[in-house]
Amino acid sequence: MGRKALQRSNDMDLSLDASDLEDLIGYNLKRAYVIVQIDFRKALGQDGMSARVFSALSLCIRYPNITQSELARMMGIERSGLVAIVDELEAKKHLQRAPVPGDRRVQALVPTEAGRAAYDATLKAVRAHEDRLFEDMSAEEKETLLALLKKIRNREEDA
Amino acid sequence: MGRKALQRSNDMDLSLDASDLEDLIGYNLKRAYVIVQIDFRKALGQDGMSARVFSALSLCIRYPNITQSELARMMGIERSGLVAIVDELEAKKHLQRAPVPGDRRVQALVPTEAGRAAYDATLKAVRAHEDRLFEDMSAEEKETLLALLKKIRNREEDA
DNA sequence: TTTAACTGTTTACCTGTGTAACAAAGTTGG
DNA sequence: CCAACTTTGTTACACAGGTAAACAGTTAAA
Repeated sequence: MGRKALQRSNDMDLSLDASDLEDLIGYNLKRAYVIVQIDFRKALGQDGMSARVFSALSLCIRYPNITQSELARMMGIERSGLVAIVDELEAKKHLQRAPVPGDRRVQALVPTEAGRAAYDATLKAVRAHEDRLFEDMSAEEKETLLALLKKIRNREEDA
Repeated sequence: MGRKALQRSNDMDLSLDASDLEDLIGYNLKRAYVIVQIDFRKALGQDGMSARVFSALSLCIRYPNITQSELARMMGIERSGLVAIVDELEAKKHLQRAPVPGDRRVQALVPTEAGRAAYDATLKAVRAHEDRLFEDMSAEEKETLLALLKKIRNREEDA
């Protein structure tokens, strides 16, 4: 270490480093999110899927023939933002924009076999990444965390 | 509502909408983070501080005379990224870059009185925003959530 | 003294997002 | 049937937040 670790000046109070930020859920949520997101990228490697592409592919497989508008709504982003994501997945032959008989505006998103295979492999890698990153948390702790995060997510409906 | 809610085709399995994503901590973390971040902005208004500026100011007040490198390290961002943040705070007269006697490279960040006042007001607004957004969580739940998020944050040290 | 390291800064870039406009297609009310 | 509205996918653009690389000035180490 190069310098004085912190140089907190004379008026260092005794409250053991407590910053206001440390008590804020939003601050801790962001810091935790950044750590997980960086590890996700590192785990999936240089040419792995981004988290959002992975999510999109996952939902396309879970709900085949979903439309882009529906998918965007599910992912909580704008339709316009989805275009690039679907473009990327289509370019990699992971899915296909297929015309829908009844409605010529929409294009159903149908995953290819290669898409399903790529998804399975990626899901495995993602689960390994989470298992490793959260190895110091018990199964119960992870369950609790998931439940609490979902509780926050429930606030989305009421705009 | 306009259309079929979801158009999940014939092969709708009975697992009650469970998507792989819903079990992933990373996915839930991101969705929750986005909700909180949007509410933060809305709560602080058009010309309120961004979260990162608020964090920077908070740490400058908690650790007066901190340097930019130290602050960047604390915030988990690069030095270069901090320049704009400090520029903004200095432009608003919330803090000052002050020369340090022993080392002509560094500039100590010292909050002004106006900066402290603005911070107090903003902190109050931020706490109100969190109280309202998390009103359906008990104090114990919030404590648990904070503890679990900090547990994730602890993984940052080991790069 | 030469070499290495650190600080703040600029610049260029990338990712993920939103907003606004648009044409094409569908829907609805008279 | 027609006019008015709505929806879909798409583009163009802007912006926030962040990284990486280079730089000059300064300090520390060999």
